[in-house]
Amino acid sequence: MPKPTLVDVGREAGVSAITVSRALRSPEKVSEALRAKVEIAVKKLGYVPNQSASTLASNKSSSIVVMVPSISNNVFTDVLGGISDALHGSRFNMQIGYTNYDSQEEERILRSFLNPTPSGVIISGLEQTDETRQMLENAGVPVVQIMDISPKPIDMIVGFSHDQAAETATQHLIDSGYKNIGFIGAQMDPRSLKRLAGFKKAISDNGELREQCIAVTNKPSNVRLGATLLDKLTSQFPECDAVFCNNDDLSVGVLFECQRRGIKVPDELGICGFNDLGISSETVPSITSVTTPLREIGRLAAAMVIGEEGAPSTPIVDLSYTISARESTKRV
Amino acid sequence: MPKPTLVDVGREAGVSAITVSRALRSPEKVSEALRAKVEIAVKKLGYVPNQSASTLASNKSSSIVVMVPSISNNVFTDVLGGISDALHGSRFNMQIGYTNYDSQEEERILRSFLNPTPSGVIISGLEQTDETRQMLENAGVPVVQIMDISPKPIDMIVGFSHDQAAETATQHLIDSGYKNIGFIGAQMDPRSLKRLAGFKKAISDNGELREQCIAVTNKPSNVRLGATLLDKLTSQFPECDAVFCNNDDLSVGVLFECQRRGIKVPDELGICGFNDLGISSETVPSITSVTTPLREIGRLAAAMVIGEEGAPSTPIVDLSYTISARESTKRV
DNA sequence: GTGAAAGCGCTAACAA
DNA sequence: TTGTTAGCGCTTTCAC
Repeated sequence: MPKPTLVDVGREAGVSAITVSRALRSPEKVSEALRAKVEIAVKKLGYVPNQSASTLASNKSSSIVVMVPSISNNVFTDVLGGISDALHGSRFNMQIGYTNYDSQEEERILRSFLNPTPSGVIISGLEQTDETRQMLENAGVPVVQIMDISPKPIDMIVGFSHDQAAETATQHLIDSGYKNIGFIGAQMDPRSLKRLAGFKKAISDNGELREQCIAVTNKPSNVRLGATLLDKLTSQFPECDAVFCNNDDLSVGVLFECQRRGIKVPDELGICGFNDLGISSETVPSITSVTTPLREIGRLAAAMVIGEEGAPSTPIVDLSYTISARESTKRV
Repeated sequence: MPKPTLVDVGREAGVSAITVSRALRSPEKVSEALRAKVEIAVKKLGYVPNQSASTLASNKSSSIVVMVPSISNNVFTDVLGGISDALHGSRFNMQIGYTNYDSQEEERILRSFLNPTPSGVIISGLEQTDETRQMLENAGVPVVQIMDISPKPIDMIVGFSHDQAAETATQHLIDSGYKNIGFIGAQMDPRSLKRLAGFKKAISDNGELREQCIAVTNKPSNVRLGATLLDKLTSQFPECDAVFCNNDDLSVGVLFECQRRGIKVPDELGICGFNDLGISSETVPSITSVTTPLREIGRLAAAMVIGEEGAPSTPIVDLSYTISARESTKRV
């Protein structure tokens, strides 16, 4: 028995194929009676729409395009998990593009993903090229930027302020009694630079900012790099008594390096990480981190882009963050 | 200017549309001269094939379907990364299905992914339902099972032996002088059960296996669970002097719990993990683990499924594993 | 609110 | 080896 088509469903329901199509994708354009008949016929025949035919005829696909910098960074697997959750059971599927933190690559990939026109685009960060923004506007699809926040999104945006988060975290270190606070960062993408700016602001507001308190690299982040950067930091800034790390890989690496070198945490060195990826709360001592709503960002972005009920009514959603204060900054 | 179609390219090259189609997808069926002409015309017009039309006409898509148990488990993000690498630049794209460690769910998802017929299927493990195996055979697509090894794959297979890996790791603990070795496991899927079997074999071969040396749960693995299971293990098996952990989340969690309780690693307790996910080598002390070729499994599976040059010529590829011996099992 | 006709761009099957 | 013909299943457009 071949797969039933719209024509088969129409025959079963006593209507034409096009009416079935309408009943399925824009029920409000069809009378109540017909809708019911069609629904029964669909169930009876086990009809499943053919996406290719639909896409070919309309030049619109049912994909939600998701552009993220990296597959291996747990930050984005969390976000993707949230999107996946929200799309589950809907008629949309997700198509993922990995930009490797490169706007040009992002533009290239997106160009290829924009044909046929997807049902929506979720894209990380604010730093799209002019070309990319133009393509997105021309495509006329809903676009949700994620991870960051801005008063002037391309279309919609959901995220939080990295400057503020870093500033609050740094202030937490200051409030905990640390006097000489350093910054450790890897993969210095625009959001990382904002965290650095927030750090600098908090330090400047409470005294003098010295350049030697910053140790950063553009390499991808990992645990070992935390150790390496701590070495760098303590040699250029020996009086350092606390570090704010760009992310949790680094903060964990810093803690391990302290254990190796016999540096007492939190007494001799306070540590604060970023994103709170799950291990920070388990280490000994546990590490203070900035808890960010990664999964929720994904979920909301998906809801906004498909215009689901329950989606926020405003195009700008600032989800904020919380400081999870733990042992690594609890000076006695 | 509208997007060029096969007809446009054909006109430019002075041939028919179908010839262009053939020149593009099976060059060997077309004369050398024509192929060159077509190639020039394609470049000149910037022709890009329309996937939907192709899929609709042939009922075959250019997707490689990848079925994995979980999005959040780093084991699978590594594998996916390998597949993504291998597919990059080819004409194939990947379509990912998350089964949540459930064969019925796997069957359900796969059924929906098999229409239109994909170009290939990569599927985790050996434990497909009969229905699933049947569907896969009927579909007539190349199938590569991954993560495990078996003499009788559905079609092709690339992985390693979990029993042997666990047996070797346990033997390493025995050789390191540990006498009372326990097993800690979470997410006891079939591969985990094989690791447990390998553990039991090594223990039995060297003395007597006692049931109380095993502490497992079916909950998803995480760092905290390592601590919880260590508690369970040491209360039911107080003489325990080493643990083999199902995976690295748990082994890290065990180490942290030892630090909390003042248990000296490796002297009072030896620890060995599984998969070597990157943090094991960084902890203090560093943790011995079984290094498994996750990325390589992904790369090879993709190469095999698309029949790429450079793919192994045999349908069964055992990639093996290595024991990365570190401080956590180096008893003085 | 509903339907008929005309493709979307490609490939299978057959013909030359 | 190359071309012709006839759809794939759906949506668009336009008519009623």
